Amino acid sequence: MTTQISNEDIVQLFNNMAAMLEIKGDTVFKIRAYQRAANTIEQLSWSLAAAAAAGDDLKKIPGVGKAISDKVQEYVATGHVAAYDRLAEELPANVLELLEVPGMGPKTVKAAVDELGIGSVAELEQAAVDGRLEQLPRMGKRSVANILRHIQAQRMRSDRTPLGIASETCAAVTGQLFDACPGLVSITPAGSLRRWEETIGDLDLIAVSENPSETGPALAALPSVREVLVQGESKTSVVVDPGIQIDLRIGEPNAMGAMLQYFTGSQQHNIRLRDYANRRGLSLNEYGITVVESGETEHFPDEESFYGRLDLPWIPPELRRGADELDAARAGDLPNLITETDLRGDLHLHSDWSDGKFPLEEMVAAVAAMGYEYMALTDHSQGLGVANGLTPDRLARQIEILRSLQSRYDMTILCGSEVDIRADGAMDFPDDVLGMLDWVIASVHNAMSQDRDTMTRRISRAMENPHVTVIGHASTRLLGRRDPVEFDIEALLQTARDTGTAMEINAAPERLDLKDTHAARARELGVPLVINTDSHHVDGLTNRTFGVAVARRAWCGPEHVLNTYPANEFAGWLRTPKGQRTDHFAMMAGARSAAASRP
DNA sequence: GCCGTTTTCGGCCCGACTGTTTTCAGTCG
Repeated sequence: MTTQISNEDIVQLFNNMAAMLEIKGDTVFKIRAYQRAANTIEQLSWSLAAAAAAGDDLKKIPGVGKAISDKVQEYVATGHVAAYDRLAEELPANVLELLEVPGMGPKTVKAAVDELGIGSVAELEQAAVDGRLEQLPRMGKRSVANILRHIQAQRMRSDRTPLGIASETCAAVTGQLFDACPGLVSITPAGSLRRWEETIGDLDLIAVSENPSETGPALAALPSVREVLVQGESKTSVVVDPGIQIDLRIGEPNAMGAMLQYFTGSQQHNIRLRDYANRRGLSLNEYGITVVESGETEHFPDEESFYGRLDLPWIPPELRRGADELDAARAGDLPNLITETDLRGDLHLHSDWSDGKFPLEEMVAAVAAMGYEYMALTDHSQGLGVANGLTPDRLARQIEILRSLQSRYDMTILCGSEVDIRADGAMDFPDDVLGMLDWVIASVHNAMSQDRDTMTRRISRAMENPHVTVIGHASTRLLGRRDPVEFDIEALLQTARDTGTAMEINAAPERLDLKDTHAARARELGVPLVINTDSHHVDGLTNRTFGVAVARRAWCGPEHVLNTYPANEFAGWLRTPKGQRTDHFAMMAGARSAAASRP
């Protein structure tokens, strides 16, 4: 097997090389080249190691030239990169953790290593306490105190916050700021939250106010603020209670285009956009666009006019990742992304018959109130004891009740189940029970530590079951709490395609599973995606927005997502024998795209 | 180290804030 080296491994290798070169004081452009390559590789939907082993030309990847291509080849062939090993030998083993301490940049780390022999955060803390750190150039009492404080704060804070929690914090802080600031006109989230990254580093907020000078101090004075990091005229940074850093900027309403664009990022997107602008004699900053020759700065009220000045269409934030989006925008090839209102059904829902919080009838009524054309109720199967999974007898009773509810609704109610995939890949219900169901989600809920090959075979076997409609939350990850299971995603998605099995994008914000790159690969292979909320509570239904965001980050249009199709077309797919569903879906998607492109 | 609608060589994004300094280097995003 040549696919054992993951894209993540390669990303980490190049990011580490960039960090080590930074500490060594190498040219920033070489460092940036490694960072850019890592950023691009991180977003590939396919295995770089497999492509390298197959002899593909890696230099066709933007930002990958001969040197980086050679290093990937070397890594895949030998498991090592000599240039990396040489760098690692020259620096202390744990030097990279020093860069993680706020206030410790490459120059200070280098000085700490060279002058004081510091090689870890523990040694840094010791040097801060015993006064040696203060001896370094440009180090005073305040800097040392800040570093010490950050080391201690870092022990209690996780590095990145799951999207769902960041989203709640954003709403709470925004509400408190409106209460505290009478002059506040608007607060807009930017940064990774606006790009719907699965985890958020800092929360970036842009405020417009009739009384700008009150906004920063008001943020610093909120009761949930644990620490004030920066307080200047146009920028305030604080840490609020769950341990999330908030950066607040004050914007001018007539120049919000540049401000929003600048702080939405991503960093790599902005670097590339400014490079593109420079070639056209324009310089970008957070206030506007400056014509270099005349020195005149133009202002833009919104992002559409800002991108428009660069002869580009507005690029959705989810796509601003510094990969292909600029090229696609220039060529007029940006995708027509799916939106929330494209969804016509929710097909993964629990009631209090298993581990949901609401009775069947209330759950169905809540789904109908969303305006959906169809739904599937999918309580757990018997094997999941902790979730009060249904026995075949209880399932049969539930089906009777659901069928009797149907007459009250225009919405089609599908009788479904979320059935455990047992450790050996067998389904938790026998085929005759599965045969009673309209919609079968197959999910892994136990034996999650199986090795990669076993897990891949296990899920593949479930896909081969003719009754299984869709694989639920394939990786079983819980962001910040549980790592994904190991599997060969390429093999799984190919099996999905070959067996006519759909793949779920689970919209629960702690899951986001499939993740964006895997969803993108499913799209490329023509595997139908299904966006489900997996709601255990009526309030969960609005989580669909998170699932839609994953699909958007995967460059999906509505045609790639099964539950955007009208009820009759969706039912047509479901009636199609499983082995023919992939082809049938391709036909549906083709007709949809053709209709969409008709004038 | 990468790259090309002026370039295969000579460029490479941009500004706020802090703390240590007497004019700015370093960090951060």
